[in-house]
Amino acid sequence: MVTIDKFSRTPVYEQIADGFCREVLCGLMPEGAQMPSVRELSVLLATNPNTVQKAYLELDRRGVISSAPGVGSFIRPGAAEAIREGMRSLMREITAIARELALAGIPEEEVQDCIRSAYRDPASIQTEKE
Amino acid sequence: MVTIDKFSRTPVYEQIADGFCREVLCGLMPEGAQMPSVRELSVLLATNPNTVQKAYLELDRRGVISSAPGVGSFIRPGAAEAIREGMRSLMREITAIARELALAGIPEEEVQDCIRSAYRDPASIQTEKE
DNA sequence: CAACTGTACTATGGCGGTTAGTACAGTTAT
DNA sequence: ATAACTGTACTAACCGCCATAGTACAGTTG
Repeated sequence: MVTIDKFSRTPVYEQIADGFCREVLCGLMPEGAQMPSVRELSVLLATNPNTVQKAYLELDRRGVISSAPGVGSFIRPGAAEAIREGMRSLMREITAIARELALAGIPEEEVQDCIRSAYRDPASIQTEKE
Repeated sequence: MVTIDKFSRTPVYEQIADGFCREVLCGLMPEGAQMPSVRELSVLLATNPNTVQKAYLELDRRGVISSAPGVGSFIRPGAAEAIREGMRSLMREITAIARELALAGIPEEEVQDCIRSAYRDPASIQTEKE
């Protein structure tokens, strides 16, 4: 299930969107699967319908879901591909941070180890990108 | 020189603090070097004295500078070491992002290449952690 | 028709960042 | 001592983003 960290600096609506992206990538939400309704999810997450709607809008913008009034919101065909494409920006982030670490004199091997450990144990639950 | 990206999501005062940390690591600001005065820097960066002061407070908190009324602010002995120590949090960031990429099915090799390229070309100027 | 769906809109409150202005205290040079 | 600098503290105001609340409308489904 998608969970919300009330104390995270990343907005709730982004946490929701990111959470569903993760579920799509895991196969928990296959193409064509129906999303919970805006109102329903807002109850489940103990948040506001508007916040959920904003999350869905974000997912739509990312090409992950498409919605229709009266019908519902569904995982788009090719959603996983679209998400993967969006992940490229994360690679740019990683590169930027690595440059900082390089400048700071942190040995490259240590940073590579971070990557290795992340890939060795990708299932572990983390606290979002702080 | 420290530069400000007005459109970045990272606060100006953090950009200033990060910028000086970078200069310390580069050797542009050696131990004992005097920082520009709060008012002077606020003019140079076309920002507010309060914002600069907040940046200096942050640098003090990080153990990078120490200030004295009437005298000025100076790079602390061991500043570079303190900065390097603080960099550990960036490694946690990298690990978290790498986990996302792992989950997304991005090949580990591609991410490792990001790190490698960052270390091969650490001098290139980037736009901060977006 | 009733019950659901997404969507739109306004209003409100809170928080953080920034700007603005003023003021005070300590140091340094003249 | 005076003037000109230094850091520091404080209040007030503004803005933008996020979240909440409530209402309303339109489309679909049973």
